[in-house]
Amino acid sequence: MRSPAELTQAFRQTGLKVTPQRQLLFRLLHGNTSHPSADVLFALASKEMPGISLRTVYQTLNDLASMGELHSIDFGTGSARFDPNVTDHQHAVCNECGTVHDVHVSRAPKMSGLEGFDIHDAHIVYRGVCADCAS
Amino acid sequence: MRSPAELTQAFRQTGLKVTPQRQLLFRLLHGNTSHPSADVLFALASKEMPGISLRTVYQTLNDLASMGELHSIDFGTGSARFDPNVTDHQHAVCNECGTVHDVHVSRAPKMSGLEGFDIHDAHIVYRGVCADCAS
DNA sequence: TTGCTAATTAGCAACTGTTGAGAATTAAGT
DNA sequence: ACTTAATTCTCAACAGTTGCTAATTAGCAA
Repeated sequence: MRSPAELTQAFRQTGLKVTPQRQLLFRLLHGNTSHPSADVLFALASKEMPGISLRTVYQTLNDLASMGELHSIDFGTGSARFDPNVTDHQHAVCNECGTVHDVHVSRAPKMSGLEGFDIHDAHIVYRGVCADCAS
Repeated sequence: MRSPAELTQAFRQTGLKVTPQRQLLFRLLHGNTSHPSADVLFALASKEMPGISLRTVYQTLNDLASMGELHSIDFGTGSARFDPNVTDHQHAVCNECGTVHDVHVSRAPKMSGLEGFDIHDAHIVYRGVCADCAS
């Protein structure tokens, strides 16, 4: 995801308006590596802007996602997680605390057993126990 | 997932009863590589046993999953998909038709960038366009 | 600065997938 | 056949998300 300033330009160029609610979400998301859910972002946003609507949070997240500034990822936790890091990376999910960590692989593994499948994207999810939870 | 006959034994040994509803689901799932949702299984089951409850389908799927006979996988399609193949394999999801194909990788890729994470499981999802949809 | 207009917001209802609860039924061992 | 605990079905409830709409507001132009 680009910086709040850059997003402001991009939104206006697309004919979208830059409201205080959106600016707040830009700030909350930029550089955020916690893979927050809409609910978590709504809680964070509410602290700074009481009265902001959950609907508005969803709307802005969807706008950002359809602009490619954000990835919406489903880890099977019941709610979508949003990732402002759209560069190539993978995820490690802790079975204990649920934290989602960013990780990398040297190169995407080749798959076999399916002819003629045109791969656009490969996503790896590691599950296990993170260092903090190992006890 | 084991065969219906083997599951019948396993269920009784665990103190679970083997009802006609469950037997039907055992049959529908055994060897099924279509990664069906609960809804799809409910529709299939309803053809052979009109009046069967969606709740019963969910219950049996959950029973099988907690016995490790079935994997519940979330591909972000809105509903959980169930996979009776619990051997090591990966998935390729077609962006066009939504079909989930089973694929294999030579070996699990090593991850970097996170110290002390104890990996229990690595799951790869390939997304792209399958042969049937390439046109 | 003011006015215009389309975009946005907030609030709430609605929707989907899934689970909880409880009365009636039934599998499976005695 | 009898007993009992497991299961089924029905229906309500729940979580996450989206649709709808009146009221508000950003952004532009004069």
